[in-house]
Amino acid sequence: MTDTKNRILETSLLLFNKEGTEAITVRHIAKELGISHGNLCYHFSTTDDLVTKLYFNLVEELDIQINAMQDKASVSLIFDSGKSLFALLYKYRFLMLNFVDIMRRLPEVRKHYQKLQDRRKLEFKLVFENLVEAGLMKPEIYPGFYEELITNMTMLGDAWILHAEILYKGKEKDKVDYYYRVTNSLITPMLTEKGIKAFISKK
Amino acid sequence: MTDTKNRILETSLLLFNKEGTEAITVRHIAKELGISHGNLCYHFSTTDDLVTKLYFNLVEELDIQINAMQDKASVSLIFDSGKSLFALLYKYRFLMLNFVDIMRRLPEVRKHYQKLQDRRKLEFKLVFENLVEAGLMKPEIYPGFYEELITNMTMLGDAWILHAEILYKGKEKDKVDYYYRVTNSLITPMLTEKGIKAFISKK
DNA sequence: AAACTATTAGGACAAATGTTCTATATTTGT
DNA sequence: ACAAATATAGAACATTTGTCCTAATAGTTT
Repeated sequence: MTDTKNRILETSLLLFNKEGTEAITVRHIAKELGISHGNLCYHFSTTDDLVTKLYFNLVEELDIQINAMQDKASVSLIFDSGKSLFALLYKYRFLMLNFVDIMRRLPEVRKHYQKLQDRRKLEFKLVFENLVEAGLMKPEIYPGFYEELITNMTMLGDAWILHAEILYKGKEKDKVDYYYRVTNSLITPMLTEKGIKAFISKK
Repeated sequence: MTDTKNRILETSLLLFNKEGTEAITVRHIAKELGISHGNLCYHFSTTDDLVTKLYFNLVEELDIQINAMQDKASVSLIFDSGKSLFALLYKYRFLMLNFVDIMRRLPEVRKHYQKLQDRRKLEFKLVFENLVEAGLMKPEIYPGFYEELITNMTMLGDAWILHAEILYKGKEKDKVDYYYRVTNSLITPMLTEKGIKAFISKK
């Protein structure tokens, strides 16, 4: 990967996050970088190419972090790792801010994302089962409850970024932590005494 | 309001929901309606005007439904009314599907939405306090827990529409009910025995 | 050094879009 | 019935955008 390619991707990420994919064209990015739009199109012919590339960059970074997580596998470290996943999503927040437009325009990205979410759901299910067995989480209130909880968590896992963009009132530097704490409160009612101690100790 | 104005709004809603505000222009809407784009611009000069008008139409319809709710105020009827609020949001789903773009482009809409959410939060707080007093909900697990739960609920109140657009796998006719049920499971762990009976009887 | 490849700048052009305008047609009030 | 307001069609124009093309430059290989 040449230096120019990387600089294009960096600047694209910056501009997409700030103004959204719909507002940014190859000419904007080229101007911001101080290169010709012809040159930019030589590397990435459309903004869709850039979006796709950035999406798969995120996926790659996510994979690295998640693999690092699985080595640890202790409750306390799940908490910290979750926070860094949130930070990573925030780094690529334009993907969520323009979520539907991107998914509608780019079938390749959409299909990958759909599969990713299916996998995420299964992983969550396993984690929850383990936590229940370990006596850290209570059993389901009714059959299918944890399935629903997981759906809510995956929805919130993306939605907090939209909320943060339009409604967040605190300081920028506290943003990611704030939403991580808030969305985590989804699980709190389902923790046992033992579970509360194991998690809360980390906060 | 003339008939043409209404027909324009209807068709705009249809097209916005189907293809998103970014993809639709005044010319598309005019063509779909079989009128000239010049005529359409006579009534609404830009698509932003249409989006703004449709947003405030939603707000108006929401107000009517919420006022109707407050007359009743029983637990069982809150449940049904909530479902029709979900259906109403779904009717205007493009507002959520293109949420960030719209909020960034239209300061008038953004400011109104921000105030609306603040109000929604306060109302939820009151409802929860009443439910705790009535012995239907448990007291907070820790100070600020219900505040966090409410934030999660307001996030999900909008986010389910995005999820539904990209990841929902069931039948179209069950969609709204499905998400209403799933997002409601956020409250279930915090209901008392009495509360469960009061709510579940309605499902 | 010469030939070749990769990179860069910038022009050209068609298509789409927002916006404004002009000229008819239609409706309404009196 | 007729004047005034309202509604409609369609042309016109500047901008923006994607896309393609050409020519020049830098870098690499042999």
